[in-house]
Amino acid sequence: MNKTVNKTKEHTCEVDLFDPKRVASVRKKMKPEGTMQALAETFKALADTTRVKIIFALSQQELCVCDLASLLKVTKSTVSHQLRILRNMRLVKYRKEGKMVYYSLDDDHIKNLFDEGLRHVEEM
Amino acid sequence: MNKTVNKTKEHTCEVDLFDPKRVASVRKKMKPEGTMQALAETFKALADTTRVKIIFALSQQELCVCDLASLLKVTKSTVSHQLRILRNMRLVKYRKEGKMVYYSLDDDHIKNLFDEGLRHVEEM
DNA sequence: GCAACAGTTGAATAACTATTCAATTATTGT
DNA sequence: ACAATAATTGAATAGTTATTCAACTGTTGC
Repeated sequence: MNKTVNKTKEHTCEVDLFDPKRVASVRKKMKPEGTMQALAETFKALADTTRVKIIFALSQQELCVCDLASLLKVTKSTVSHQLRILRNMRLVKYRKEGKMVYYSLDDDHIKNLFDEGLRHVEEM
Repeated sequence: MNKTVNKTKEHTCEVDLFDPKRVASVRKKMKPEGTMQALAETFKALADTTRVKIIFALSQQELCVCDLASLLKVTKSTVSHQLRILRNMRLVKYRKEGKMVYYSLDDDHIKNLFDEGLRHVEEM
C-alpha cells in the first residue's frame, strides 16, 4: 500500500519519504474521525474568552442571563447567543423561574476539564 | 456602585434587574482578564480537528512533518502551519535530524488536558 | 555545483464566528 | 389590556482562521 518512496513527477512539492511503519502503527491507534471531531467541538466550545468567563462564573454560582451580562459587561443578546452554544454542547443547563432563566454547569466533568486547563495556564 | 435597579431611558433593551449581591460575590472570585484570555487561547489551540489529530498522533509517538501529512492525508504545508500554532502555544516541541524535523508533545500536561476531553466525549 | 526533497512561510481565498441590532416571545404587576 | 422587562432569535457585519498555492531555505548525495 504505502510504498517506501512515493514518487510523483517533476515539480516536487509533494513527494514524501515518510516512514510507512511508523505511520501504520500510529494509524492503527487513531480514534475514529467522529471522536476526533467531537473532541475538537468540545474544545471549541471553551475556545472563546466570553464563554470561558461564563463557564467560570457558573462554576461559582447559578446565574441568570442578566447577572452574566452585568458581570461580563456585555449585552444580554451576546450572553444569550453564547449560552446557546454551551447549551447545545451540553455544557450548561438551565431552569426557568418566572421571567428569569437561571443557568448552571451541566455536570462536574466540564469543571474538571476547565480546571485542568486553568492549571496549565497558571503554571506558565 | 451597582444600584438595585439600573434604569436607563425610554427604549428598553438594556435595563436589567440583575442581583447586585450575586454579581458582586462572583466578580470577586473571577480570575484576571489575562488568565481568562490565556485559557481561551489554550482551548483554541485544541479546537480544530486537524490539530486534535496531530496531538493524538504525537501522544503515541514522535513523528516528522511528512509522517503527519501522510497519516492525516493533508499537505505538509497544512501540517506545518498547524504545528506552528501548537509550537507557539508550547504544546509541542521538535528536534532536527538532517532534513527531517521530528515533533513530540511538549509535556504530559497537555496529554492530561487532552485525555480529560477524550473522556468527556467518549462518555456521551 | 546541482538535483531532490523536507520543511517553512506569506499571500490569497473561502469558511466560520462573535457581536451588534432590531424584532419577537413570554411573564409579571398594575 | 397594557407597560415593563427578561430572554431569545435571525440577519448583518466585521474579524478571525484553515487550507491552498507558490516561492523559498536548508540539507543530502551525486
